[in-house]
Amino acid sequence: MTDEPRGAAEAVDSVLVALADPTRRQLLDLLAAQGEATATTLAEPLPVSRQAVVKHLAVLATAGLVSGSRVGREVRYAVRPAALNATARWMTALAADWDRRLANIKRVAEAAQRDSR
Amino acid sequence: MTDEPRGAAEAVDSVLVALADPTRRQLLDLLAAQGEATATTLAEPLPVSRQAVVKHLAVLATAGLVSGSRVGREVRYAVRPAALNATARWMTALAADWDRRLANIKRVAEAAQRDSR
DNA sequence: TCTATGTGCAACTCTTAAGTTGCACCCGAC
DNA sequence: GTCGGGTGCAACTTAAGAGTTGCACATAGA
Repeated sequence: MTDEPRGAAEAVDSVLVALADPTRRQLLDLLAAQGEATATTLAEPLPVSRQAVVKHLAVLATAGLVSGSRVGREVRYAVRPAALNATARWMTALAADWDRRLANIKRVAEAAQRDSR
Repeated sequence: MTDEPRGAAEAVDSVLVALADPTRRQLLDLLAAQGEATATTLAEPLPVSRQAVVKHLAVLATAGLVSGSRVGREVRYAVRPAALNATARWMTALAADWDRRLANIKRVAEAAQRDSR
């Protein structure tokens, strides 16, 4: 569950939470480098157990950053750029908004200083 | 401490960790809207104590997302767009890298299919 | 000076994320 | 069939983050 399209806010939230963990970022790096990989394979170079990797992959999948598909007895995971793209856009827009507000505040402050002298 | 310029990796990490918490994002929204505010003021509309807000602001400050300056007996915090901008760029670049890799894999797969028939 | 308000520090609770181990199950290969 | 490697599920431990309360300290203003 928790797989139906959520609101943009929840989507961004889940992506940020997913990316906040260094092990998960490392996992994403490995996946991006290999294209496709199983949880067992991914766990090998990492200092954690396969089960830990499985849990991380579940978090990443909930965030829409990866997806897994069963092939025979193994599950192959791959990276999903869409969610990351969306979050990157959200962050860029937020940064622009801050810049805009700060410029505005600066402008108001200067105007006030002009008036006071 | 922890205020000297760190590596890009740690900077991104701290920003992501900071943004992963919804209360901190709300705090950033409030700060961006008001331009400047104290911890006490920021805590009022929020469902948490002033101390909780202070801790969140400390996390945000470590990430470089806000900065506080003492004015008399109060400490005024303001938003700092630079760290957010840097992280947004990092994320955009990462998304582009994923897209590039996926396109590459797709190309290789198609070439292999052509060869096999 | 006295008071009220904002800040800083410390100790504490509570929840949850991260990781572990153990075992049952499934499926491909021999 | 059976054997081995890959998955999935569950229970458990542990560490850290989020929040709280209480109190001491500092400063603007009456």
